[in-house]
Amino acid sequence: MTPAIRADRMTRQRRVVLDILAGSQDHLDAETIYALARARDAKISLATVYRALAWLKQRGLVQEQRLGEGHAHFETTPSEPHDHFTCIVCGRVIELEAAQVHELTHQLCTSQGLHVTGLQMLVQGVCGECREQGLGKR
Amino acid sequence: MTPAIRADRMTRQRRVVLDILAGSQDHLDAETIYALARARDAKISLATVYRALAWLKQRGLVQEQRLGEGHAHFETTPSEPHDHFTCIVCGRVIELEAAQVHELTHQLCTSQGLHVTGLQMLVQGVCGECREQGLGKR
DNA sequence: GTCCATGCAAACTGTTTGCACGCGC
DNA sequence: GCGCGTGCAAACAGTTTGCATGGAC
Repeated sequence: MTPAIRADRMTRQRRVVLDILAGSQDHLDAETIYALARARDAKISLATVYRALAWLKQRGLVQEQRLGEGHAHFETTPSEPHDHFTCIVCGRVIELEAAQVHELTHQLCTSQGLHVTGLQMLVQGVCGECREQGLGKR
Repeated sequence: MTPAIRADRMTRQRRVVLDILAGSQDHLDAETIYALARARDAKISLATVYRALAWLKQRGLVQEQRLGEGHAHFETTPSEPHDHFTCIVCGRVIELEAAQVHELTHQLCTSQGLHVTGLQMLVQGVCGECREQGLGKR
């Protein structure tokens, strides 16, 4: 007995997806990851990218973000938790130091008997650069 | 001249959608709103529901929420801003008093030259009831 | 040979759009 | 009659799934 639970494999495709995410500070969407992955492995399929992302996510290696759009973005799990500010003019995503906010929210939830497992803050607005260019005043 | 900007109309369909949202404390998705709307107006179409939601949203009467799922939820614009806690066991959505957290985030962003126009916190976890039932320990 | 992962294409979900009709002013 | 709003169906984007093939042990 003890058939030994066979650990799932870190295959080439999965590694490519992880590498791409690890090597980018951006928050990539599946389509972009797919395009970058094809540059390294012309035969990889979009379905595999999605399956790899799900697998990596399940193992805690990457995180999925919903930045208010219709599709998801992904990033490698950060050591420091952070939140995201999305500029509604240029689309840039800026990371926010989140410890304080998360701490406060945790307290709030715990005091109501809620056990928090995940936390995501989504801020939209106009970034400094776009404000300077007056684009934010349209 | 001064052709007088003709105000768009609050039509029957738009009112039905708004009424449904105003009469529910839940966070309804488009499909549910559509189902409820058909009960009052059998001929209303899903496209109209979406268009009505977009119109109401643009006028600030309703707000769209992304609760981490692939689809959107809607609620009438609350007088007090709040955030949402989604129980990953029973799916219930609990509203969180958000003023403090929003205040803190505003400060954080402003100090970085970011102009905030929208803010949404998304918390996932296990609610008190589900924890009591031990379902959260699975 | 046995699994698990992959590629492909088709299915599916949520949402948007084009177009002709129709109602209110 | 004009213009905006509607209904319908088709298009669309993002994501998931079924199935046969292929690779690692």
